[in-house]
Amino acid sequence: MAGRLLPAAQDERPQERTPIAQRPLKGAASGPGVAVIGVFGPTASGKTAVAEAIAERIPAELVSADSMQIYRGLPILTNQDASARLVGIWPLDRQGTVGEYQRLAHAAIDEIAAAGKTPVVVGGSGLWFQAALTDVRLPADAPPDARVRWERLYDRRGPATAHAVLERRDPRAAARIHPNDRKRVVRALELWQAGGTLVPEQPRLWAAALRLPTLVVGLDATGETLTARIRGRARAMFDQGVEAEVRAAGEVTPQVLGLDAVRTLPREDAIAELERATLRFAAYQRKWMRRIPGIVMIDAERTAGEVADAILEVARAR
RNA sequence: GGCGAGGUAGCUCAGUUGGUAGAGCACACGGCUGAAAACCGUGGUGUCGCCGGUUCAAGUCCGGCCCUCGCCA
Repeated sequence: MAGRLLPAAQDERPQERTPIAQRPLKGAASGPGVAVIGVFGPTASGKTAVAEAIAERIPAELVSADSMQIYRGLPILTNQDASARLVGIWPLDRQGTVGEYQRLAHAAIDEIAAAGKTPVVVGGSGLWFQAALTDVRLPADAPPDARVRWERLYDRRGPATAHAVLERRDPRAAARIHPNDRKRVVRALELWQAGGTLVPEQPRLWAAALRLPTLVVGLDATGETLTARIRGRARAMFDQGVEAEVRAAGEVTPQVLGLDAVRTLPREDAIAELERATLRFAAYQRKWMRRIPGIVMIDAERTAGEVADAILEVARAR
C-alpha cells in the first residue's frame, strides 16, 4: 500500500487522472440506499481530496460545510476548495449566520439530488455540517435592538445579575447556560424577548433527524499524522502569498484563525502561531466528530482514492 | 577573570516577615440550538538548578558549586 505517506491525501488531483468510469450510487438491488454522503473530518484529514475522489467515481457534486471558506477574499488562509458549492459566496464584511447557510445548503442539496446526482456534503464546521444534513430548527431572528440592550445589561450589571434575570424569564435556558457565557446568556435573553427560547423542550441539537437517507462518515487520522501534515502548511501559505491576501482583506472580517497573527506578527512568529492554532483547531474538530450521531469512522491514512472506495463500499451496502 | 541580574509547570513569570507552591498561555476532558476557525466550564501536569548547613519547618536564610544573560576587562 502506497497510502501510508503523509501527503497522500493531496496527490489525488482530478485533473491529473484519467477519469474513472462513473457508476451511480443507487444500484438496482439495494435497500433504502444512500441519497446523501456527508464527509466530516478535522483540518488536514484530507476531506477535500476524498470528496473529489468520490465525485470521480459516482455522479456527484460537492457542497461545502465550512463557516470560513464560504467567504470570498481569503482563499489561502481558509484553504478554499473552489470545486465545492457554497464556497467564496459571501463578502468578508457580511457576517452571515448558520441559519442563512442552512437554507442555502438545503437548496443546493435538493437541486443536486433532483438532477440525479449524489450531494456530497463536506466540511469541518460542526454546527454547519449538522445544519446542512438535518432539519435542526434554529430559533427565529431577534429584534435588532434586543442584542444591544441585553449586552448592555450584561456588561453593566455583571454576569450574575444577567443570569438571574434569565433565570426568572426562561428557567430552562438558565439552567443550561453558565453565567460567564456572555454570548449565550445574551442570546437566550433576546430570544425570550422575541417569544422564543434558546433551549426548546423537544428537538435537541444531536437528536435532529436527517433530512434524507444519509451516510455520514468521519475521516479518522491519528494525531501524529495530522500534526505532520499541518506542520509546514503554514509556511506554504506564506509562499503562496497570505500576507498580501490578508493586507487586502480590510478591517471587517470574520474571525479567521491566524488572521491576526499574519497581520501583526513577524513572519516566523506568525508561522509558529498559525501552526499552533491549527493544531488546536484540529483537536477541537475531532472532539466534535466523536459526537456526531451515527457517524461511520473511516481510516484516512491512505490515498484519497482508497478512502473514497471505502466510503462508497459502505454506501452501496446500505 | 571582575561586577551585576537571573535559574520555580511545556512557555512567560508571581511567590509577602521561613509554614513542602500559583497565574496567564499551552495541554487534556466536557458543553454547545441563527457569531461555531466563535463562545463557555472543569482539571495542575512540579526533584522550586545541584550539594551541604541553620531551623520543629527552607522556593524563601547561610556557604559552596553548575548554568544562562548583560556590562567591564
